[in-house]
Amino acid sequence: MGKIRGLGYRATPQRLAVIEALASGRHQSVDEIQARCPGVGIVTIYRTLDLLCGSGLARRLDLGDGKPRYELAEDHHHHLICQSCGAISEFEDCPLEERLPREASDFEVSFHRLEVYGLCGGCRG
Amino acid sequence: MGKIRGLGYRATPQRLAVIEALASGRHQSVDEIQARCPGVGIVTIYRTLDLLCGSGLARRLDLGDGKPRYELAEDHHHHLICQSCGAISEFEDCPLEERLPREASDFEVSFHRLEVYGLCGGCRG
DNA sequence: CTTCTAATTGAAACGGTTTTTCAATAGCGG
DNA sequence: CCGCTATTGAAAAACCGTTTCAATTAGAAG
Repeated sequence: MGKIRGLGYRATPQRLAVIEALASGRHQSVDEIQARCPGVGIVTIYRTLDLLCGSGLARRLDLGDGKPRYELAEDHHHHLICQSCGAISEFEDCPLEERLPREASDFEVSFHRLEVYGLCGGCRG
Repeated sequence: MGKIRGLGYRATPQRLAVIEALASGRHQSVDEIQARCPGVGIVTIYRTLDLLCGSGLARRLDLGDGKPRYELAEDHHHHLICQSCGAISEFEDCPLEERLPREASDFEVSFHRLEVYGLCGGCRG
């Protein structure tokens, strides 16, 4: 991965492990990321996540359960969270791509988050 | 306030204090709420906030700084967060009121959150 | 390939926040 | 008013993330 190098940081195995962990799943908690990075200290995981989020390579999510979650900032999408089972899914069609700038006058919009809560198909029965 | 009673909970002075604190400001942190509830133990504040959020009377916000914030769930609005100074403002015109249900098929939408990040007027200069 | 140096790692200690426990208190139905 | 049960709050515990600092290592330079 040259992404890290390109930003002026060293490409250590620990950092690559965290990036691979993020690439192998979606909206993962710190626990989940750590489980996919055996041998990497938790301190390094926190630091790497901060680094990635700070440089825009990753994104931090707050989906309402208090647990921060992380994902690579590859595409723009939003989350559907089931209030019953906690399942998280995603949808790509952002309903306000071109709609937002007009709403927010006197504010220079950089990005937005949208999370939709409700009941997933399985829990509706 | 009969709202609490109506839900089957006792209307204690502590709970009323927390509700009044929430009513006197917007998107407040636990610290701010506690400051407005002198004499109320922090444990009770946490428990009351959980109670209010669980019963739908209040809402918990995660605005990206890790600090949870709370507000009464009276009206539907969204937040503008300045990435430079951290100021939080609000806007009422929800750009996706009637747009959402169609987007999310096989998912029964209950509510949604939208947070817009960027630069406020003062920080743009 | 070897050397050198500054960036990086990780164990331990720390600090702040939230939860659990449990005895004491108090709301409210009867 | 009484009495039962929900609620409170102090203390302790659990949890989460950060800081510190000595040891290690990536990567540039020779």
